Amino acid sequence: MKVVFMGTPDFAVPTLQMLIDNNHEIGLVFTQPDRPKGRGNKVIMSPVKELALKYNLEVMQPQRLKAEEDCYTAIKNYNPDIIIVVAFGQILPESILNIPKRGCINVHGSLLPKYRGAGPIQWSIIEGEKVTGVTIMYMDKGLDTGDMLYKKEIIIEETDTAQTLHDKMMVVGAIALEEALPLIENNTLEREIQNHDKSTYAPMLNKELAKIKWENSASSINNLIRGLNPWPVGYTLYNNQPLKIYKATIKHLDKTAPIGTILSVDKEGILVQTGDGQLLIEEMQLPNKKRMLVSEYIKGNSILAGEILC
RNA sequence: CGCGGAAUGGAGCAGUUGGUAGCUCGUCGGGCUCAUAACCCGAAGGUCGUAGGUUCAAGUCCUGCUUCCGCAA
Repeated sequence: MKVVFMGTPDFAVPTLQMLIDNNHEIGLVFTQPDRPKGRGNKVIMSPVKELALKYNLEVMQPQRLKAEEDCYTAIKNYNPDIIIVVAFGQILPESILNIPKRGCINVHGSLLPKYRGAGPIQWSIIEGEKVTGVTIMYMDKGLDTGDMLYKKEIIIEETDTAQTLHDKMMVVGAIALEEALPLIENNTLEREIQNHDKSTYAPMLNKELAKIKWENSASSINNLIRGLNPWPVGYTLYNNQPLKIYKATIKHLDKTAPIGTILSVDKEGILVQTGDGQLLIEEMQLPNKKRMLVSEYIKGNSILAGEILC
């Protein structure tokens, strides 16, 4: 099929690779413009662009797809059968949605209609889901509201973080599309309308979310920590310094103390009282320091039991 | 050139105004013990990130480079 691909981060890479491997004709690749990023503000190209360049695919990087006429023209002239969108990061205007004969297809990181939006993987962990998946769907002018075509479930393990789930999901996403594409081509998939009453929204994460509220239960705090790893990473304040928590374990001991109290510190970790149960912090990071296990950290530093985290 | 921090034995840290490199943990050997992740004794292990400079003398002061980290985007 004649394909236009739109995507930006790592998440989109396996799908683009799959399309290349399956010998689809990829006439155009859209990705976000190169932007200053990270420490030092070095300009960096998107992972999708890197892959596209490797295979000499034509790349377009509009600031705003909506506003740039030549993007519309380029797609129109190429006359694709289908546009495939994976984590592109821009809204497609209706004029473009209407170009391809077989429509615009999106690979989304949740079982729709739940977790529409930019952060489905993280929010499904934060909310304590046991199962999630990928949905392949037609795009319409709403945000992740189009008719669904194909789904594939993924079990969320207790040990999964947003990182590990993301890594599994981007592979499953590519596989799901690989399976669905032939079926789309010969029209054997049925469109399933989303139950809009059951939809939930998973917005982009921000740092305010990352501050741990110790009055919550140990399990919900642990879900937050898992869902915010590797970014923005759940944190608390110890001696007025942000202490990031990368890994913790739920404990249910009988001890009780004021919320946020450090109950004990040893090589197992830092045991903290929450609103319901205790949480054992096992892997952490302080400003200017590397991420490390608590057992490592306390070899050369001290954290005192009895202090309050807030 | 966005702001700032760091680089010291296997790991985490200390090292004051430049003058013989320390601590905790781990490792190895020995001891105590019914036993131990506990305790006691002992040992090994570092050209202090890299290149140069100042000095009688540099982990410590100065400059370049590399790598890592926090914040801001």
